[in-house]
Amino acid sequence: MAAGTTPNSTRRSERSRVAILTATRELITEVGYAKLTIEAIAARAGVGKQTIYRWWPSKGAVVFDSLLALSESPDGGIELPDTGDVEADLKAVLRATAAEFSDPAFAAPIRALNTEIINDPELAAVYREKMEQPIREAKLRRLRSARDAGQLAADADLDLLLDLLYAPLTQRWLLRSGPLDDGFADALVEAALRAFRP
Amino acid sequence: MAAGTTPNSTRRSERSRVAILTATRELITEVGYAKLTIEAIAARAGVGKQTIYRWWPSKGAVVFDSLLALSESPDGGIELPDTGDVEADLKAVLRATAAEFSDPAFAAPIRALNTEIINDPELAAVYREKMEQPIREAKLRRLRSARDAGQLAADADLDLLLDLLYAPLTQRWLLRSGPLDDGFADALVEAALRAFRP
Amino acid sequence: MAAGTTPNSTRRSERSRVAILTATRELITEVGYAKLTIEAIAARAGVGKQTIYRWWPSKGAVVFDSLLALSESPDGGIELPDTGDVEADLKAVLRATAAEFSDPAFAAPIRALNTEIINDPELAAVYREKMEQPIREAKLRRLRSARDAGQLAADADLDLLLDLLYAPLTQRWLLRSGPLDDGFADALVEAALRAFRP
Amino acid sequence: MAAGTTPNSTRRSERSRVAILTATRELITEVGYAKLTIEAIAARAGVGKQTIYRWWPSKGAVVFDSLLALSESPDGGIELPDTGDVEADLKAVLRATAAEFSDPAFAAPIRALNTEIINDPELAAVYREKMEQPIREAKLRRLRSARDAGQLAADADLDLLLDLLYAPLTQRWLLRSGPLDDGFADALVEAALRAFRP
DNA sequence: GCATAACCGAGACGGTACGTCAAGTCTTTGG
DNA sequence: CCAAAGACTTGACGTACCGTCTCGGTTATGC
Repeated sequence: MAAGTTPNSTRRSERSRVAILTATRELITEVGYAKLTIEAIAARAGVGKQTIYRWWPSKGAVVFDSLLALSESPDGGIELPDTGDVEADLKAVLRATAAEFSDPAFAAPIRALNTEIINDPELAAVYREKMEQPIREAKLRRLRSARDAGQLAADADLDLLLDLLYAPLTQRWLLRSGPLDDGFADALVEAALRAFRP
Repeated sequence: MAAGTTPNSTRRSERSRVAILTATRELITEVGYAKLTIEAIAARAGVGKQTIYRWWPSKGAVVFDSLLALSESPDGGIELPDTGDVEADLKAVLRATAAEFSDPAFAAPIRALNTEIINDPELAAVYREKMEQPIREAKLRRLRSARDAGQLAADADLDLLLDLLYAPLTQRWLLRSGPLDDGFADALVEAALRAFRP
Repeated sequence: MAAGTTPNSTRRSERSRVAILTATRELITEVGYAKLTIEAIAARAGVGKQTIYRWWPSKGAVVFDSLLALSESPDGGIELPDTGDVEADLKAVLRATAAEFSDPAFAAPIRALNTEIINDPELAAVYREKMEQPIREAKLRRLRSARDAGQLAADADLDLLLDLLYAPLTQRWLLRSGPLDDGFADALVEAALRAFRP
Repeated sequence: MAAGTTPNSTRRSERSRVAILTATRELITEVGYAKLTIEAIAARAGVGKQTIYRWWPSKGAVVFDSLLALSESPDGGIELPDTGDVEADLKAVLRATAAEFSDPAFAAPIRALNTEIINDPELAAVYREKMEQPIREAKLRRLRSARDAGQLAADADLDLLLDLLYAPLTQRWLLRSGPLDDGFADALVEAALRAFRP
């Protein structure tokens, strides 16, 4: 049933937990991560500050959990499309990712999350386990399916392939070093696949 | 002679400027970017706070300038090794970059810089122009030389190639998602070159 | 048998009541009245906070009861010495009182009690009835005996005499405006008696 | 010019100092000492909390200074009436003191001050020196004049006489143990003088 | 003789105030 | 006549307690 960084207890008020995470998400999009304060979260959530400090060790952890709650799919299973054509499928997925990054509603919180993760190794570990891992697994499954179908070299290092696909996209978005258009997504997929074709 | 983000003036005390940038660099490595304060910089530099506020618009700008001062080579020219063997040369360069990232003395300030840039588009623009551009140009020169030598496809998109080479490395370092060893650097170079071979 | 400010009930846990009053007394001498907290009392007594709030209306009331328990003599009767010589008897009593005030174990809680009473008229009333009255009555009995023996004027206002005897002593102790030695006690008794001699 | 407990400095803002002391006095009479908070003082005075903490070590010290400012007469000289009749003069003075105690506007702050002094020996010392001393000196001058006029015993202990006069009054007021009417004041004066008549 | 209700410990809750820290602005003063 | 020194207002920090409110778990009548 949920649960990211925060411990659990029967005594805990679910109403407060949800109010805090919701308030956090709203405030991030409204005022930005840099100006997000615990006091504002508490006020917006109608909660005492102590209730936040009781269950989360840092502002970053609250932000993290508030985004985690968003990303968790109810069924728990994430799957990439598999039409049989890796290149087409990956292009669709990367274009979608690029589009998401361009949507301020998504972008602001994720930018905040990245800032937090860069400076907090502990949080980074939780992030990888809870948020990155499930998605990465889904991506790897799709690539394995492609390899099995002979669309990729039999000895292809799929982890590396994934990095080649996604890192340039994320980097460009984070540092705003160029446009995130479909052309870039397509070129990325083509180049990455070229490196691992059979 | 100076010049990053900051304006200039004859009235300005060079002694103070240098003291501030030096103090900033020292403090970043000592206490980390998150705990860096203007007051501490002023105190360490033996300078009034106002003197900092007079010349820099934000903490990020000071940090930026303090690192810019470091990266500026006196002669102004940066050049990558060119032995004639792109693969070997790139591997050497990426291994060196990875090693730098592993050195806390370098890592802390650059991490700080990245945090700042992610959340400040204006600063990001200056960063790209003043710090990234010159290095990127040098890298592109090396790749162009390889293309001319027939080691890369004639129509290779060298900008994309650069992204494929460096983004996964930077990403892995920033998010600490894996080890930055020579094996990774080598695999990266091999895969990226494979995608653009003639 | 107990009973100060607090109501009673058969259901009430005697063990808890005693633990709370004991903890309160200990904490007053340890940390002082100003830093005494309900939470600390509850923790020390191994008791839920609610158990305190259920039976006492305020911190002052708990403190009061904890001291009341001390002052209550088992037999219920207090009597001043009566050797036939009022002056000698009063000097002995005032010296003893002064000595008590000099003992930190007594002084701290009584100081606390006075602080509480000064600012809480309701508590002051209970204090007068439960703690001051019995002692004052005993003192008056001794003075009446002296008046009957012709050692005081027949029309002496014994209440006023009592105030003249004790107020300067208490005042000096509370405000630390001078030493509480035997000389002071003696001088006080002599002057007060002089004002009411036959 | 002033100056009680607080240190001094040329840099200090006189405007803030006065605003804080005024706000403190107002708040004591409005909400009482127990509910007086530093935050409320700062807010009312239009001052940062830090400015209070910078110059005063405790809430008690602020309260103290705020009352000290009141009690300081501009000319610096306090004198009791001297009609030649000690008894009449003292009765007038004690009646006036009793009346002051009955006025809530005076009573509340002084009660607060007493609470503070009882529990803070350091503050008590300053209180004695700055506030009590000057008044006590004036009273002693009047008594000395009476002794010189042959209205008091030549060897009368005037300090003790003062205590006998004032302690019962103050005590009765602080503990609310009886009415502060003219009758009480008069009886007090008569009894005290009786003890020290020639 | 068993239910049931009050009391118990524990401790989470919404709050208020604490005392500290730093931000960014304004003022004084010494070199 | 700058610029260091540092006081100022502001606002958030993280902590301590407040007094209220469940939570289960004993008791110990009283039906």
